[in-house]
Amino acid sequence: MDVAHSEVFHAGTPVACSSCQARHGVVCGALSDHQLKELGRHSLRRKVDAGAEIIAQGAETSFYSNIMRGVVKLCKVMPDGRQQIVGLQFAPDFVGRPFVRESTLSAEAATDAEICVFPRNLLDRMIAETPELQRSLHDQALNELDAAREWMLTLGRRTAEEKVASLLHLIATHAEPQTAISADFDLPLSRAEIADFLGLTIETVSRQMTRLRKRGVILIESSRHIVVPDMNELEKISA
Amino acid sequence: MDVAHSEVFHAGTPVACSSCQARHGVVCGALSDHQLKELGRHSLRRKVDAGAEIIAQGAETSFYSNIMRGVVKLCKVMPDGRQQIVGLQFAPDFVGRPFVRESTLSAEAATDAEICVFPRNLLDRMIAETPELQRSLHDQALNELDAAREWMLTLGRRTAEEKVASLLHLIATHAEPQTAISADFDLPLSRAEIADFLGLTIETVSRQMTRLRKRGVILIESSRHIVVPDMNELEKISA
DNA sequence: CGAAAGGTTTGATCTGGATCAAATCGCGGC
DNA sequence: GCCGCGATTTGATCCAGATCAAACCTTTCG
Repeated sequence: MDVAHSEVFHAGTPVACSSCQARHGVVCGALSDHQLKELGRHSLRRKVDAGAEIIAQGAETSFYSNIMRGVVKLCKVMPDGRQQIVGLQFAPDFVGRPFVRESTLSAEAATDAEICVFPRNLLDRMIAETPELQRSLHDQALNELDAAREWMLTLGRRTAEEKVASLLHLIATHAEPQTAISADFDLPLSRAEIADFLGLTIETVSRQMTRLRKRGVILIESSRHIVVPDMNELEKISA
Repeated sequence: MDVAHSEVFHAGTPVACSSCQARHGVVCGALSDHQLKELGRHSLRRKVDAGAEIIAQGAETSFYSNIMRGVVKLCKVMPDGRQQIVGLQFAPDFVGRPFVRESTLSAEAATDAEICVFPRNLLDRMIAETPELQRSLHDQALNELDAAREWMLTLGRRTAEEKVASLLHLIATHAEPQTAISADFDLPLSRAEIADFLGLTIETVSRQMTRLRKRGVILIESSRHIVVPDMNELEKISA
């Protein structure tokens, strides 16, 4: 049993599905009442601090989870320490890799987060028994694949300025409270994490952010809080 | 009806599944005899020349296909013409994007290829009716997602030399005839396509290839034919 | 409050890969 | 066999983003 797993089953609280954020999410939205009850009996809600690892790269995964609150980053690290963030997940996404025992990436809480953890074996059985659940997870996988490929275009072909604008656009789009044209949100990532998502250095990220600020495209209320007066402008810059 | 679609149904030949390369592939391997027969009745085998488009970016997709022979590249292009290859697919992979009407990328034959084309509606129905098929496509989607994320690491964090070595390793690994340590294969991509896969320019690709040749890591028998005497060496360089 | 420690910004300089330019190769057509 | 044309290689130069270095904020904690 890996460390994270044992932590989970000491730190969790019992699950109440009825008022849950993820009740109609990818996993739970596809289950019958009976299945939901069974899954609930074996699930625990758990708080994870920003920076805490949920799944370690290379580790065997004995559980899956749903994100209830917060942002989770998916990372790959090379033996020499170079690092790339390969995805961000938001509530109520499902976190895990069905059909494969060993994770090829790590999942870490980017912000303080809450997750609902359940045993891998149980969900695997439910996937096999429930076409609707398989379909729902298949759908999430395909959406993540589209997002990954879109990001490959960003990594391979966009300039530093376009990359930073793309990231701000991505996050603004996933942060809830926004009007049609303006947005106002907290960055779930530090400058170092942004650099690791964009394939840049922190210095370049910082410089591009101040350039966008000086041009009036964004306001930096604090290093973690951004206001975008005109999302169309931002989108135009991200090309 | 889009152009590619109408072409398909004029250029194809009837399908004989029994001797098919993809009989046990992602789609057909998951079907009952009866379903296979039905799918076969509505499928056509089609030859596509290198460079021909199978699905256009932004187009509505009215069909899916299986790759029987050859290599297919998945591309994204930006309005200003910048281009990124976001995936390579080999026989007997499935090509298509279930659950979504409009393709966010284009699929083009990288080499002369043969594909087996079938109507979208029919396969969508079979997916809904056949958990085993859903599972099989889900599995392919997750494998493609893993590959996409691995490539994000390459695009974001590897040097030009490591990128080229990674590409050669990827292709060598998917080309069949190889001993344990050496490999000998045709490149399915031009220098320009390699550049678009790696987020580099053709000049840089060319220079890195000659560097690898001068170091004895590869032999360039012709611009499209490569020999790798020691795959471990190549893998080490790709980091 | 003041000191220590991260995280972030800003500045100066360097460099890997891009860009611009020109051979050279390879191949199909005549 | 020779010509023409696209693909590839090679060379010279440039520049976007990396690296090295040094402030400058925040937050925390004694």
